[in-house]
Amino acid sequence: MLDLRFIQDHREEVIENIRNRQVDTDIDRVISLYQQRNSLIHDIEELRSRRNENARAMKGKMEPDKRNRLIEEGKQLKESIAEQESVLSSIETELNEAAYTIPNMSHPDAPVGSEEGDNRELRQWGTVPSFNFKPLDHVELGEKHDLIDFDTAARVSGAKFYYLKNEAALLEIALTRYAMDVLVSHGFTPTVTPDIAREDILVGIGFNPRGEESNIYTIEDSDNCLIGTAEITLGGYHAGTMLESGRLPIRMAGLSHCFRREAGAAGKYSRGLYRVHQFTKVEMFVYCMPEESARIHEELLSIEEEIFQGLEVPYRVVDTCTGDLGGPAYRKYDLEAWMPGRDESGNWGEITSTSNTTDYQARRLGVRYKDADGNKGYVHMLNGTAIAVSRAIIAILENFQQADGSIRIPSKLVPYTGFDVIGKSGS
RNA sequence: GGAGAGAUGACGGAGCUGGUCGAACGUGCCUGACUCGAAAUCAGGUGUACCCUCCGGGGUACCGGGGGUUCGAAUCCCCCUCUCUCCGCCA
Repeated sequence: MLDLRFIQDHREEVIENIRNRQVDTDIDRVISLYQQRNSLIHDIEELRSRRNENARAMKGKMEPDKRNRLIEEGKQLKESIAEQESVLSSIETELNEAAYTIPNMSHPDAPVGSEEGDNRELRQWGTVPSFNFKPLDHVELGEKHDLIDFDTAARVSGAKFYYLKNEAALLEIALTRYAMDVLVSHGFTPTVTPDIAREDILVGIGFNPRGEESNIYTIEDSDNCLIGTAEITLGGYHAGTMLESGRLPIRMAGLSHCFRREAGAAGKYSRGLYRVHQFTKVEMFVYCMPEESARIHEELLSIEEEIFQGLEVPYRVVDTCTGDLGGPAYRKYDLEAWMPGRDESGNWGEITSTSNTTDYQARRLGVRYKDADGNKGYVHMLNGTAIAVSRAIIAILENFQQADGSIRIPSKLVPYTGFDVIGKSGS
């Protein structure tokens, strides 16, 4: 969430940002609730001060008359405090909910726009393959080589689940280990995170665990959710703590499963592995000092590029427009891989995403820093995808299919897979 | 899953027959004295957040979290979470 005083003092800027982000929210209500809250707190503190004074006055021995008078006064104070407190608590609930709908501010260079077409392409890498045969999409390739089984998964688990089999199963393991090795070489701490997190952590990160439009599975009779990304468990790792600035930046590489409800997400781009209920992902997460976050954001992007260059997958880099940023991101870059099976003759499809959330998540999660001079503030938090396995598999299968129907494995990955081709010699 | 014990400041650890408790004592840390310097010793200081301020200071909250009892709660009651020990089960 944004700092409430910032919202109050920078009303015009926040309003413009909300407009750029295509969010429908009432900032004046937030400001008014904030001011009501502050004045109530002031009144309550004054009443409490009088209550404490009253209690102190009653410590020693005294005549029953005087004592009874003080007790009477104390009772009245207690009553009015309770009254005011209940008003305060309902105002704070409203304020919290209202403030939550205000998105982070946006980087001045982020393209202003409302839909995917307004995203700005920064550059392309690699060569989009041209085939002298009719390329198959990953669903067909998966079936042909007995790699992916959607039908059985549908019976056992439901739609949009899948079994990875044979080389595809090994490919998942190879991809995660490959990504981990790259991250370790960049100073990240390899981490396997829980796949479940508490609701308040989800909310702190900026996810909405409840409601119709939620993409999150919640666990019945608990305040637990299946995580949609390790961003949740990595960002929650230091929730409610004060980090010495000397320890920053903290870089974590988290391996987890990701679960997404994807309710109502059917459509042409939901075929196959592209949009599924469960997938495996290696996520980068960084806690840093505010002045470092812009630089580290570029660093995360370059690591994502390194990973996909190593995989020889052609991609383009996109600077996400304001309307597509989501609540917490100040700026967001996506890598879109070339997917030959997409649309009639191939198209770009998102494979990674890296966000600088500045202090937006840190404020609600209570992650602060203290520097050598004792100055304190909220850390900046960043996240980025190293490998989302299901989508990486799409890119590999579709880009590296060959005229004989086999699929080449990029050489950097071969040490991890143990094979350099899928489906050679008519298998 | 069953039985029990516990959660206090940077750490250890009192308090827990309700008021003198933001909290003893010890360690650590900071400042000063002693010293050529250090160690040891001695003296003083040392939490966080928010609010007000005539900038001297003043107020409120915080003893795992939430609720209750009371004029007054770290202290009493209830619920939750977590940790530890024992038993059961299991990878």
